Amino acid sequence: MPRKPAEQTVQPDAILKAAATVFYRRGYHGATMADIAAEVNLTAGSLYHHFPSKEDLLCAVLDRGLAQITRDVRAVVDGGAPSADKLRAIAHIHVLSEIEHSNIAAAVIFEGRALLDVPGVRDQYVRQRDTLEALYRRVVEDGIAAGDFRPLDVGIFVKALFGALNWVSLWYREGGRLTGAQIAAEIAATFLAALQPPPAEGGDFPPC
Amino acid sequence: MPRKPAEQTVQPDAILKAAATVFYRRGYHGATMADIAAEVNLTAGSLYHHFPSKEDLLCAVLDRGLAQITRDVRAVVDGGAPSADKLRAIAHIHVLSEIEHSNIAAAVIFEGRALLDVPGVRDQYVRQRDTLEALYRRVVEDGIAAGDFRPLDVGIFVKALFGALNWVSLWYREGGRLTGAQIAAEIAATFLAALQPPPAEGGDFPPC
DNA sequence: TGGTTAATCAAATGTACATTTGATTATACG
DNA sequence: CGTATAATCAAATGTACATTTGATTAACCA
Repeated sequence: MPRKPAEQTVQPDAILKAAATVFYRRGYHGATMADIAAEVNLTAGSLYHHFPSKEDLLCAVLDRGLAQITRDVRAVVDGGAPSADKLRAIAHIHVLSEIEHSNIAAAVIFEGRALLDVPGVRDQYVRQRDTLEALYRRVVEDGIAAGDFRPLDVGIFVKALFGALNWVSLWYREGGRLTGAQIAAEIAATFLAALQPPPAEGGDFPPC
Repeated sequence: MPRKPAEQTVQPDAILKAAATVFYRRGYHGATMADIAAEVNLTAGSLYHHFPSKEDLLCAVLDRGLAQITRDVRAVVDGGAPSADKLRAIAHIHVLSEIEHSNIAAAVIFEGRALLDVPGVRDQYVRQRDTLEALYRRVVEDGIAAGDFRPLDVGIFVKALFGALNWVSLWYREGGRLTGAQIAAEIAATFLAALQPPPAEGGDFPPC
């Protein structure tokens, strides 16, 4: 049974990256199959040998993007570092995912809305996104429980952090004033400052 | 010269509001003229008596949305309140604009990208957006200069604040746990906490 | 009352896709 | 070598719009 074909074959991986880039650049409805195909030197029709439809392509991009960032973030959250370090690491992963990994994460962030019409798919997407958000929330809650962070409305705090991090993909330009790592560090510092507990009263050492 | 026609006439204002809502809901490319028309009980063709094209409609929405929020924010920034109060007021305006004023602001925020192809229009949009961002920046810079806020990277801080505020339109649901005003207050509190200067050393009163 | 015009509609028109179809090429394996 | 198959392409096909067109309606004003 003859099988493997050409060397000039395009990897499905490359198609996903191309699709992510184009979805991010033009939005789901604005992106054409020809745009995506051109990105990997194919014609529009050829894409259908790899994915059954444009919608499936978006689903695959979202699925893979969310899985990737969730995996990386989970590794940090499950580790034993102090909460502040975890938050810094998460910001780093999040920002770098947006600006480096072929914009897959960026497509995830902004094109999820295009799925609002397809209930089955949408639920899957929402579930994955909530999973990711829950990881962020856990870091903050653990930090509060440990006394490293001041108590606050964790729900809003995490949404704000998400927003700040996601927004990076809208304004980041390669070769700008700061690198992705520096941006992540600065954002993490901002949110960590907001989490700083008030100076301890009645601690081990009397204040005066 | 006979003029004014029917009572059943649709105001251009109503069309802009409808367009903003639909653009926000479906994205620029995903929105159809029929969708927008239906929102004000018209047929697609009738919209062309009020706006020359779909693109003009988007421009008008963006222009008006940005002008509105900029006007409101400018009034606060030009006022004499303490910087912290200004920041709280701005957050309030920003969030309420997103979730109340017919989603015009929300459309502004997320559909600006659809204009990336139309250079003339795009520049106008970018200029207006930068104007708004400059107002936010001024509040933070003034606060730092006055010693109310700790010094930090104002560029990143403002982008983070923008992101956190803009993100609200993606997750806010009417009848949720918090009102828009409460959300704005919580976000403002978070960012103000991040701006808090370290306890003064060598102040008027000696520390012990 | 009637002419002028704004506002609307229903029905074209044209185009830009997503998707299909029917070759064509090139590989791997026997 | 030869044949089955993966991967591709160029050229249909069909549809979903944006926009146009040609009435129709109803107000205003003289």
